[in-house]
Amino acid sequence: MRLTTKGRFAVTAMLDLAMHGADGPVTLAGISERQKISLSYLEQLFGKLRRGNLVESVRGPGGGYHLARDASRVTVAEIVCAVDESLDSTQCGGRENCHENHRCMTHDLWEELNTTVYGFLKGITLAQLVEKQRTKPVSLVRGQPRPHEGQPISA
Amino acid sequence: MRLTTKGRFAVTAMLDLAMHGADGPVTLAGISERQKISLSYLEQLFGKLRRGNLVESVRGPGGGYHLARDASRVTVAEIVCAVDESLDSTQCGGRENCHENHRCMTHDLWEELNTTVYGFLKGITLAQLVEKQRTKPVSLVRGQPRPHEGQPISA
DNA sequence: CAATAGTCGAGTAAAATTGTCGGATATAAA
DNA sequence: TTTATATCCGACAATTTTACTCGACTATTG
Repeated sequence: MRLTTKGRFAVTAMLDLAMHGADGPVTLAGISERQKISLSYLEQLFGKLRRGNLVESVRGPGGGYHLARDASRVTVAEIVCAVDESLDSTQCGGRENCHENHRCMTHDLWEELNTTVYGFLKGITLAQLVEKQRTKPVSLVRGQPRPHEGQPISA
Repeated sequence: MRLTTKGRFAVTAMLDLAMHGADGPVTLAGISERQKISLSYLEQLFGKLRRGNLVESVRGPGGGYHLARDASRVTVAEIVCAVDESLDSTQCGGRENCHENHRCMTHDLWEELNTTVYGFLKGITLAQLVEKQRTKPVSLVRGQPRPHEGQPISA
């Protein structure tokens, strides 16, 4: 299963974009600062997001990115697929040459897992994440209802 | 998300074990031949499976491995966890220092994904895989009801 | 024209994964 | 007791993937 930090960063960045996109394009420099993701890396990610038709860009001063459609119509699955290319669990990648040229004994299992994971991520939209973020601004789940008090991590 | 060929091989090997375990211990050499997994690699995997209390070993000639309990009480989730150590999706590994020392905006999302994947894999037992294997010996799912005729893919 | 901001491809360093090797231990059978 | 079978174990090597940088370029604004 391919689900790496790249996919996580992409979702985080898209969430930032959705939350700050009210007044004009959002610059990668801004996302970089707020989310602490390197600018160069963001450029790479947004290249893929743009090619995946999830965001649109505006060049030149005052430019930046905005969502290609409403946040309620962008799913997490789309974001992850756009940057990670695939979240396939089978080793053969859909082909069925896993074991001596025919599908291996566990092929179906991994294929069903794919379906499960994809279904889950497809059921969650950016709008839902934004909403969740607005109602519960910061940490809330695991005990500690402390608001902000973050001790800066070393570097 | 960590779900690699190691986990897939482990499930395949366990399935082989379950299917050939009727008459005494099964040797890794046998599994190696049938499933085309290198013996050395199997040794490594079964070390973990044994420490995870999924299999028991019998040393010496005539020895080998057998399941530690009935196949109906061994889940795929257990197997994958035993060899891959974890199939966590969060980058912080449960800790919540993902973003400047507090949980990142998408933390809950990945945690729910974990739950989903784990729940799926936990719902499937070795016995179910064996059964499926016995009723449908070879390929069947995707269209083509052709028995065997596989065009060898390049290499 | 100068500054801003996206675009692109190549390239690199670190980490993870996959897999091997050599030798040790336990046990059964000859 | 010797020999052959098999598991056991740690260290290590090769490969692949991942994460991330860099430099040069294009478009747009003022």
